[in-house]
Order: sequence, then C-alpha cells, then structure tokens
Amino acid sequence: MPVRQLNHRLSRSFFRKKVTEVAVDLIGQRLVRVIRGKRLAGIIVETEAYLGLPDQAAHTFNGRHTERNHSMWLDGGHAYIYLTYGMHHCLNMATGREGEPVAVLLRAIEPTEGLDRMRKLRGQAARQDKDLCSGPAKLCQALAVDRRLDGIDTTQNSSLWIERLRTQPYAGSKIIATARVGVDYAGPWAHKLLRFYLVNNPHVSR
DNA sequence: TTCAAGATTTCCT
DNA sequence: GGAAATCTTGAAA
Repeated sequence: MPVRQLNHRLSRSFFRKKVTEVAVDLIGQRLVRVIRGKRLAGIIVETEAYLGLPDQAAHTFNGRHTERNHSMWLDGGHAYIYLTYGMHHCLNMATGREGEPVAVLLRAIEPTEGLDRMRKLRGQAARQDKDLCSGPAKLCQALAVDRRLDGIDTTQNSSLWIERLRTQPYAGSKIIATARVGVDYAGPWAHKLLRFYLVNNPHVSR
C-alpha cells in the first residue's frame, strides 16, 4: 500500500473515485499554482460535481464531445479549463477514467500563499481578501489560470496541482451540500445536491 | 447563416 | 437590483 503523505501532490488514484466523492474529498485540500517560481495557493472551500452523460447541467450531457470540453473526457487528474460567457475561465478536475466525461468544478479557495500577486492579478474589484478567490472565475484570475493550461495532467510535473492536507474527513468545519449555482435550465438536475462547501467560511462564493 | 443563452463578474442606477 | 461584456455551442431558419 502506498503511503499517503501530506503536502504531496494528489495522485491519479485520488481522482479515479466517484465524482461526488472526489468533490467532497477535495474540500480542505490545497490548490497550488506556480508562476515564475512563485507559489500561489489556497485551501479549497467550495466545489461542484458534474456527472456527465445524464447530467443536463454538464457540458458533456448526452455524450457531447467538442473541442472545448475534450479535457472532461480525460483520465482523472487532468485539468478541464473552459471559457464561459466569452470572458471568464473556470477550473475543473477531470475524475474517473479516460472516456468517462465527469468533473469537479473548483468554485472557491481560501487564499494562503502569494496574496500580493493575487491582488495584482485580480485588480480593483478585489477590495478585500475574501474577494480574491470567492468564485470559479475569480480564482482562475487570481491564479492566472486560462485555456493554456487546459488538458494538463496535474498528477505529473505541472505548474498547477492539488496537495493533500488531510486523509480523513475534513474536521475544521462542517461540509454542507446544496443545489449547484447557475444551472436553473437543467430540469430535475438543477435541484440535485451536488455543490459542497464549508459552512460559515467567508471565502465561499456569493 | 443566424441567433439565443450560458457551470460569471463587475459596475452603474 | 439590473445591464453589459463577449466566445462557444446547438438549434432554428
């Protein structure tokens, strides 16, 4: 059995679990981005699971496979980064196996390293620290994540990855499940409890 | 070929 | 509280 050490890059096996399980287990882990040798990082406090073919809210609903969403079909641990509303990027982690188009959207992190650089990247709109990464597009801007990183394997040598901070269920605060944000169009899937976040954490979106 | 709407955020009223 | 910014995608024409 491999030893699951802390502060090490999450491996392939972590991401090959069920997508909802990964979404919950990612809460409390650390997202890391390195830019020109400098570490920008934060604790994941909010995620959403997208379940693929049957999920009307997923980009891969009904087997859709386009240039944009190709990374969602990759093996667990690959980054799926897309442009939404023609201007904002969103970061997801592909889960499951190659050919299984499911992913976890990273919606918010609590910034812990490189806040000075994040403020520059975010600009005027980020008046307080809780404005830096409290939304899927905000955290991408704060970490300089865009389509150039789409499809990278975060379990290998890359400038973006997730570090393990815990092997047990998160103990710092309670995790709650609610409906996903911005998917009112998804019929019965709009109401499913596939959004997870830390109760009372000020860095959660909205 | 044209069109409407989206896994969002920001700024103005 | 509401509108604008603006690329991708699927459906309509």
